[in-house]
This record gives sequence, C-alpha cells and structure tokens, in this order.
Amino acid sequence: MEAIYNPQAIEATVQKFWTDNNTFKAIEDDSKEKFYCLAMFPYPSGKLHMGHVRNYSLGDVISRYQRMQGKNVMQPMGWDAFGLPAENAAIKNKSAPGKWTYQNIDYMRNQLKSLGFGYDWDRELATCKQDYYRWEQWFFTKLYEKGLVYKKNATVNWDPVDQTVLANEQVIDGRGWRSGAIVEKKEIPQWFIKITDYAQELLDDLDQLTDWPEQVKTMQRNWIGRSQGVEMTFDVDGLVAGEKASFDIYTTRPDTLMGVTYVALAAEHPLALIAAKENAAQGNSALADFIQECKGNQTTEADMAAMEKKGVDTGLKAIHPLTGALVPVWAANFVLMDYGSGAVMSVPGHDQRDYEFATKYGLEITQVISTAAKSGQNADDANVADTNITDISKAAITEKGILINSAEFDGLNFEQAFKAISDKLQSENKGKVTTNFRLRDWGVSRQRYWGTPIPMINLANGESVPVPENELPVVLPEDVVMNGVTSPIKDDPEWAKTTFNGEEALRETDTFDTFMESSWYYARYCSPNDDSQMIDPAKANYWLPVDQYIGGIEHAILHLLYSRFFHKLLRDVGLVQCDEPYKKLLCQGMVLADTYYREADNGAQEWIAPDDVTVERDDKGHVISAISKIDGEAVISAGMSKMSKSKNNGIDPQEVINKYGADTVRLFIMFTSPPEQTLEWSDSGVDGAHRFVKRVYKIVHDFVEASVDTKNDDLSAISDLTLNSAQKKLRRELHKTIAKVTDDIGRRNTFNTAIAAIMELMNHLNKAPMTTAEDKAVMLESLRAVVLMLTPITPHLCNYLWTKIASNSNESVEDAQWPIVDDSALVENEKLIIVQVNGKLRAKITVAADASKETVEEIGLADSGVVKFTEGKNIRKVIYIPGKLLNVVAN
RNA sequence: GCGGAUGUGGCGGAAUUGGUAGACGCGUCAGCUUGAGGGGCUGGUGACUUAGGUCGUGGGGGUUCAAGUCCCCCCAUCCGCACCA
Repeated sequence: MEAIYNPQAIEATVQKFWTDNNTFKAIEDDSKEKFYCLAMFPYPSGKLHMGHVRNYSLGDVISRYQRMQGKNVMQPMGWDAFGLPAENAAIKNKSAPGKWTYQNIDYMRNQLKSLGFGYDWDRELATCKQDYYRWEQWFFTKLYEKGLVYKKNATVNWDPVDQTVLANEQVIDGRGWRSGAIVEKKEIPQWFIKITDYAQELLDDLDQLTDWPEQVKTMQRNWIGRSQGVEMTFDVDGLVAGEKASFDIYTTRPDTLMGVTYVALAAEHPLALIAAKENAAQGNSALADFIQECKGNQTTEADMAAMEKKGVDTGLKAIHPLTGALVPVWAANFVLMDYGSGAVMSVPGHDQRDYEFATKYGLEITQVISTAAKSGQNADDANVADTNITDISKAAITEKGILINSAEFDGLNFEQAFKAISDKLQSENKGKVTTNFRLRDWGVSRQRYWGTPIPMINLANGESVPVPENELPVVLPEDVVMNGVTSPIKDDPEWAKTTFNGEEALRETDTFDTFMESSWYYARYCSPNDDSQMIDPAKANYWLPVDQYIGGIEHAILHLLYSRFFHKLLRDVGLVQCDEPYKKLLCQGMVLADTYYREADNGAQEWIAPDDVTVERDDKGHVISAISKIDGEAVISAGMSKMSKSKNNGIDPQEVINKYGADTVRLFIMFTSPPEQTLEWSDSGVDGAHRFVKRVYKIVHDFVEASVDTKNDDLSAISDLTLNSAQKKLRRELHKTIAKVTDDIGRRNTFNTAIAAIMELMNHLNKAPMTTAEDKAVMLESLRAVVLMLTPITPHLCNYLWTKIASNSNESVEDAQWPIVDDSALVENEKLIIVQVNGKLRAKITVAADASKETVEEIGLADSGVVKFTEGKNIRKVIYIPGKLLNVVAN
C-alpha cells in the first residue's frame, strides 16, 4: 500500500471497476425492497456548477447508504434538455441549439462520472430526443380526447420592434432585452391543460405526503389557494353600446357587500373597451389613453403588487345587487383580465388596496364592519349597541367583525352575514356560494423553437384537432439556423404544412412549456428505452413512487405541483397506480461564495473572483483586509452571495476535483452545512476536508503496514472479559458513533453531524494504543466501521481501503453490509449528572448508572460547588431528571 | 405587496423530546517534528473579570425549577410569485 494518498490514481481505478462490473445497474427484483432515489435532472447549460455537485452528492450518499442497507437501489440520470438558454447560445455561437445541447451533455456526463456518482447510465434520457418527447405528444392528444385541454387567449410579453414574444426574464425594466423596446401586453391564442380540475385532489393529497417538508406543503396549499366565497352579478345601469350589460365578480367577503362604493374592471375588460370608445366619441380620451398605458404594464404578480395603483372612471354605473344603488365603474391597472372574471367589487372601508385607491381618487368610503370590542370580548360576541364605530380615517379595517350600516344585516358576525347575504343573493338569482381556487389552468404554449412541438393541427375553418396517433411524433428539426428573433419552425413556411382528412392544414408552431418534460421524466426512467409505450406499467409500478426526491427549494411550487398533477393524469389513464410521484422530498439550499469588488472609474462595480483574492487576518483571526493576487491592491469584500456569473464568484467544481479529488469535494459539501441550508464555499474548509480524507487513508495504511492480519475475521478477542477499561471505552465510542451515524444518515439526513461524529471517533482512534492483540482487534473493528460509514460519502477511497481490510476479499464495499450496533458495547456503569442551583451549572458529579434519586441528591447537595450557593438558604425544591440533571431551587 | 424560510464565537455550524450553549471543522496562538508536495503531531482559543464569578444564541417582552428551543411584538437577510430552469 502506497504511503501517500493519491486520489487521482485511486479514483480512476475505482471508477473503472464500477464501469467494468456494472455495479450500478438496476434490475427489478421482487425479492428485495426497492429504493428509487432521484435528484432533479440538470439543464445541460455547459458545465456542472456547485449546486449540481451538491444536489447529486446528496442523492448519491442516500443511494449508497440504502444499498448498504440491503435495498435494490435505482439511481438514474438524464437531461432536461429543452429550453431558452440553448437558443441564446446558438445565436451567440452561430450554432444550432441541438448541437450545443448535445455537446454540453457529453461534457457534463463525464463530469458526473468523475464525481463517482452511482448512476445506472443505461437509463439515461434527454428530453430533446424524439424517443422521449414523442410520448409527451401522444399523452397530450390523450388529454385532449379526455377534454382536459383547451385553447384560449392569454397575455404574453410582446416586443413590438423584434415582433416576438418574450419570456419574463427577457423583459428588463419593462424593455426587451435585445431590442430595448418598451414591451407590450398582447393577447394570443394558447393551449391550456385543466390543472384546476385536479385542484381539490392536489390540495387533499398533500396530507399523504408525510415525508415532505412542511414548508413546501404550506407553499403548495397557499398556491392552490382554495377559498369559499360568493360569485355575484352586477348589472350595468342603462345600455352599453345599445345593449344590456352585466359582469360577474367573486368575493370571499360577502359580509362587506353593503360597503361597496365602486367596482373595478381590468383595463382590457370588454366593457371598459366599449366605454373607452364611447367616451372618445364624446371627446374624452382619458380612458382610452389609460387602457393604452396599461398595455405597457408588467404581467408578473410581483410587479403588479409593486406598481402604483391607478384607475380611470369609465363613466358607467353598476347597480348594487342588494341596495340597487348606482356605484361608479372604474377601470384599474391592478385588475387582470386573465384572473377570474376581470372585475372586482371594491370595499374601501375594509380592503387596504381599495382604501388607498378610493383615497387617491376621492371615492366614497363606507364603514360596514366594526371590530371595536377591544376592551373586552371578541368582536364576534359583541352586541352592536356596545361597539364604538372603529376609526377608518387612516386605514381600512381588514379584520372580520360585526356588521354596521348594513340595514337588515346589522349586528351579524362574519359567518352569519356570509350566510344571510349569500342566501338573499341566491334567492334573488343574483349570486351563489362557490369554492374558488387561486390556482389557474396551466398555459403550456410557448412561441419558441427549442421545445416539444405541440401536436395539434389548425384547420382552414379555424378549428384545431390533435395530430393523429399514427402521424406522431411531430419531429422538431435540429439542423436549423437561428435568426435571433423568430423560431425556425415559424420562419419556415414548409414545416407547418400538412393535411388533415385530405384537406390542407397547418401544424401548430408553438412548443410546450419545458415544465412538461420535467413533469414525467421520473416515470420514464423506469422503462427509458421502451419504444412501444410511454411507460411500462409493470416496471413503473415496481419502482414508483420515487422514495427520495432531491432538488432545490426554488422548485417547491411550480415543478413539484405540475409533476404531481401529471402523475395523477398518468394514473387516470392507467399507466401508474400510486397517487403521488415523490414519497420523500429533500430541498437543498443554495451554494454561496465570497464576493469581492472594486469600483471602476465610471462608478460601476467590477467583481473580482474569490480565487484571485487573498484575505488578511489579525492574531485573533478577524478579517482585516482583502487584496487582489493579481495587482496586490485592496478589494472590497461584499459578503457571501449565490454563486453566479454576474458576481463572478463561481467556483468551478472541475478545478477542485482536479486538485483534491472527488472524494474531498463530496466530503466538504456534505460536511459544511445541513442539506436544507445554504452552503458557504470556503477554500480552507476544502483543505480541512482533504486533511481528514488523508488521515483516514493514513490510519488504514499504518495499520496494514504494521503487519497485522487484516483479513482476520475472528474478532473473539473482543469481549467484555478480555478488554481493559480503555478498550471498552473505545468500543463504546465506536458503537455510539455507529448508532448516531446510522440515525443521522438514515432518518435525519443530517450528513454534517454524521461526518462530525466519525471525525470525533477518528480523533479517539488516532490516540489509541496498538500494542496488544486486543488493541489491534478493537482497532480493526473500528477501522472497518469507519470505512463502511464513509463509503456513501467518499466512495472511491473506501472502495480501495476495503480491499485492504475486508475479511472477504471478494466483496466490494458497495455491497458490504452497513455496520450494526453491538448493544452490549453501549452499556455504561457510571453516569455524569449535571448539578444546577437555581438553573445555573454549579457542579458535575459522576454516579453509578443505577443510583437512586436520593443517592444523587445526597451527593449533589454535598458537593462543595453546590454548597457555596445553597449555604444560608432554604432549599425549596429539588428536581431530578434521571441520569441527566439535578436542579436545586434555593433562596 | 403576498407566500415561505433564516438569524448561535473571528467563520461554517452543533445542541434530535424544554435539561451542561458552542460538538465537529476552519481560522488563530503556543510548543514539538529536516518535514516529499496546498506538511505532521500536542495543547489553548465566546466576551468581560476584582479570577470568586458575571454576561452571552438578531432586538424587546413573557411562560417555566430550567428557554437557542415554547408564546407575543419588532428588526434584518434570503427564496418563490405562474414564459429562467
């Protein structure tokens, strides 16, 4: 055995061993418990970043651990290969998106292999290949047949200069990223899948997901946003364009209906458009101008919330459904045509946004709810006669309370008023109680090239029909030239030409949202090469659900919700049986690194890569300054932030692997933070991880070189009778460590504390004597356990070391059994008791493990450190937590 | 704005069920070691201190024999918000 640890040599040899032996090939086997471990597949952006390394290290550690628990593990890998960056890269490099994508996949596959991840590469898939997306097209046509697909107009970002649709991320400060033109909203026909049909089930089934983080379930519940409310109709007074008109609104607060002082329509609402025309004909263009202005507003919810709330009176009056009073109808920029009915009732007394709007435009504010029962009981119980009118001169009262100024409804609380008012609306045929979801149907159309072609045909008569099954797949041409503006399949007049029932027709040239591909890849991995069906139900039902899914928290809502939805769709056509795709979920945190910058002459920040900076410290380790390695000049430290191109603080995993080996990188990543938290990159931390790996190598090396019989399977030297107390203590440390590491990895997923426990054990082992046969036997038992416990984390090193110390030289460490705790080694005959006086630590005493409360109390109270604080005081109470703590209360 | 998180030494973090705050690692200090490759080993290292102790887990209040942990209020930072993936 070489004296010096050489990770490059070991890792190459071990990786070849895995490949030659098909170590990670997964085959269905009913005799074994299956374990399907999946980490979210990467977008092939060029090379792996640290976030990938973290994600896949977590998955690999869990997979290898479960395998050592005797399970039949499947860990697949593939590529989320469609998407916008490929188009941008192709334009920049004058290449084609497909070519760029395949090159990236080849490079990144090698990187994954060099990190030693135990994937079954026979299951690799790429979503941009037609043998994958053909099934997505097929499935979409099935959904169409089931009535779960429909077409409607929806808003997109329109770049009027480039004449193209932009993604939200391509809109910067309201302008197109390439053209710089002010982006407009535009309505175009798009395909939708009815996820709202499954809203209730998606909500209810969250309760099944007991192994999901509570925060993710909460986010999904809020996103689905089920509410109980009332839908009602407002008639418009008089005639609009010569006809009677009305509009619907939905509210969760029908109790405030009597406080409606105006209503607000979306600027694009048909009634607003008509009113604008009529106003303009009378020489008033304010509304038309406003509608035009709103076209320039952003469509994202965050932008909507942040922007100034504006509106214009349409001149129309709506009839209050209960009082018959006329209320003004406004057009407002915060009401969106795409949400609900595009109209809302406004109660400025009890909604803060309405309040601000009414104050700004001088609209009436009426108070109809009182919460003034503060000095005593709950407002719900208050008698109206007792309530003071609460003050709405500064802000709306948004809490629920007792109705006032509401005629016959005065004095009712929220529930009573909800029922009374909705009953009345219903009896007059003006409204009804409904359940509403915030969740909207899934718009899957994208006006981009690098995606799955939507398998629909647009007929001359304006109808659309699915592409017949025998004509699938609709293949995306890959040999294309990007012009930077329009999708090649939209540019090419020939591509779309087809026939349907002998008539000329045009294919849909939009492509799917890439969330479509990532919604079912987990199921395709079960039969990735099946060319006769989307999913082989027998295989899928063996492997599914995914036992452990791992990915970034940024996917907590959209990807995970779409994917859960897709699974239910797959179930409902009989391809899978279970209700949910992912049994257990782990959301890992981001990877951060130091950032440094310098102010350029023009005031801009010039970001310096952390690799190019040296940090100076004082005697106590405080950071004093940072200087550039390149020119020796000072740079400004800007703390930690997510590794990104814009901050120039990315650390290339490949460089670190080349320098220290994959095992060190994996150990550092698993040790530095618990998985859900952010991970702060630190070069000296990597050094520390490397030192530990070397120490593990060295201790095994020294043991082997000491000519000990390392193949000895007879550990009979280890028994309570033959071991001295130091040896017993070391064995106790060993078996306590095994118990902790097993729990930390298997149950808690706190790999950092598992590694810390192994480090602690190593610190003991490095000091242990190695003279007697018993010393050596305890050492051999310990080293075997250390190697086994580190195998999931540093698999190359451990594979190699296991060949040196395993009792069975034919067994590779991947198939070795996880170490088992010897309970007899854990027995302690003494216990350390913490003694407190008034909750403060005053003494530590050691007592027999079976000592009674009286004995412990006697010893504790007699301790000089305790007496010092009890002298001259009365002992009021003594609390004893067996085997742990004694607290004396004295004053 | 709405929704979800996070906050503990110089730094990353630990404390799993309300019971010794700071495990483990980094950094740093001292000592030892001619020391083969981003060295090795041993020990110290929260702050203050009259050397008895006192204080200390973002800030303020509370519950308890006992609070990093539970409750209320506040502050700061981060993530998501439906066309980035």
